[in-house]
Amino acid sequence: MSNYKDQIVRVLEKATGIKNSEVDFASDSQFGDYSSNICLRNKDLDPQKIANEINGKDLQFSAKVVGKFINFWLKKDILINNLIQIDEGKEDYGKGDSLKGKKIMFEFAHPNTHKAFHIGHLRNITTGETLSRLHEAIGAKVIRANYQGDVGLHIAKAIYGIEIEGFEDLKDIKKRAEYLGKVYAKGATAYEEDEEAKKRVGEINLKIYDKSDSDINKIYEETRKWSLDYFDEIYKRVYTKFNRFYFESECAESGKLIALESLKNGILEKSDGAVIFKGSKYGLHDRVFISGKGVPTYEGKDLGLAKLQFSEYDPDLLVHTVGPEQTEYFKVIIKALEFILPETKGREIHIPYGWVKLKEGKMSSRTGNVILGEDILDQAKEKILESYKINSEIAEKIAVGAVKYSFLKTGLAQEIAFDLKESISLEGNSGPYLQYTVARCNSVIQKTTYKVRNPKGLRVPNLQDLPELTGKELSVLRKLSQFQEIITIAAKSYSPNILCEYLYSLASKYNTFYTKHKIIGSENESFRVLLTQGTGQVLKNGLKLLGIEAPERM
RNA sequence: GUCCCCGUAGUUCAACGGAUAGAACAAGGGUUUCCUAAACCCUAGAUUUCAGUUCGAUUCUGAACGGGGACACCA
Repeated sequence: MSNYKDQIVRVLEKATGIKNSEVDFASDSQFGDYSSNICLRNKDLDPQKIANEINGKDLQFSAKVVGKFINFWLKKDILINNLIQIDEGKEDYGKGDSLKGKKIMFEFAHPNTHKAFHIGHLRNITTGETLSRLHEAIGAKVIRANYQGDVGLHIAKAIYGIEIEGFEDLKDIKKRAEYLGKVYAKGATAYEEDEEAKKRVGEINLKIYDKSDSDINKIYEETRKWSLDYFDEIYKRVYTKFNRFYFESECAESGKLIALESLKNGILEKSDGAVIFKGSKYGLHDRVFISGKGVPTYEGKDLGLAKLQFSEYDPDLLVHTVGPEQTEYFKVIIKALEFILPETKGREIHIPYGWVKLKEGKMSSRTGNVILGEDILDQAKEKILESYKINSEIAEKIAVGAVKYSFLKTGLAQEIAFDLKESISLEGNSGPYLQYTVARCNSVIQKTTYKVRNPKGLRVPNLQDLPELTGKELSVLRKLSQFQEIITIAAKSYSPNILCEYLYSLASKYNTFYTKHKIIGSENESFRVLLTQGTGQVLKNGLKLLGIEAPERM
């Protein structure tokens, strides 16, 4: 693969002696493909002189000065060569190897058993899956991990809810999930409003940890399985396969032991009967690792988790994809881990993503005011089936695409104000728009009249015979040349929205080209078919990285 | 109170300190004997405020205002 940007940086270095100057995609296509502000940064440099020097060489691009900017234009044969590469690379086109040899663990999804899987979880899993795929695309070995909370106070609250509501032995997987959501809300409300309930929940919590009550064990094991089965269905539905499921229950004991060990060697301290880490020594805040009752808290269990993760996989980087409310928490835990498990130092990061809020107000599993992830998918699907004549299988792909894209097109840090009617868009800047464009490309390809193809499976236009390209053809062609670099940028900056924006822009340029130009039967047919093929392929590959399937037809 | 994130058209979102602040939805108008109209074209519309740094600020700094979050035995 060719990285034009790096080439330009090197050429500029040769011309000016300045290393690693800024070169970016031009802000507007009228300014070429790339631009450099090197002469704005260094006033004594003469842009025209640099441009002349560059143009005197035989390179893949030419330089043109506008004001103080030096703009770079990729040459036509380079652009067309790139187009041919797309067709040769097929589904592998776009992949790179800049992270080759790196092992990265992405930890995401982490729903808690006995609680609802709501749209926030859906944003999480969508984000985690995309980040995983993006990093795989640039060569990293990715391990997908899911840390599911199956012990802790929230479980005790749900079990308490079952005690007061009565256990219902349901068979339907969705009914079970709904039931658990209901009893959790009951238990959680009682916990806050009623001292007796609070006491009982505390007892249940201890009993879940020490497994001393066979009745509770039985209910707990059964309902835990209900949740996990239900989650499995959702993972399948959004095309995520985890390499490893971690559970809080398997980290509790080991986490507690590590914490006690750290207490001995002075990293952790005793305070008010609890074992804590003094984050305040490092400008952070203090946190409890083992409670006064001797139960490991979330932080305690995280020690067990880190130990397990590093001993099993030894990742170069471990990315926790978790909501913003835990930003401060992670700062403390990562700091504590530096001392407790020094091998983790510099290898753990937290990537927060904004909450999904309902326009009508805040979501809360405690009050039961949540929108389930599954319901959103179902409703999107229903809407699609009502509006278009397509089968259920295609509608499912479109629904998943619409929902995922609606999360991914927004920057990670942004909160999303979710509105049932508006958020899942099927037109404009949406997943279905991109999917539709792929289907449109497929349709054109299928209707191509010529049968003669070269051994590589396509008819390469003869460059000498190629008529002058129109502005709209060029604009698609030039956009296609950016794909590989966009993937790298999106991956390394943890910004799937950059890829979304790119794909939307590409599709939009293609659609403009499509409506203004005849493809089949035109004098430039072979080029236009190839352009269509390339666009379809890049959109398909890009959607794949977003975790979205592109149906052949729609 | 301390700390963190956020504030851009009516709405939902873009924009490594760089060129004329981009889209989509909603609003108004138009395009189909022609390869998929889930499309395309046109119109109107925005950087919370005040200072500062800079050749240049939506972006950086400070303050104010507004929204969200974290701050000891929840996860």
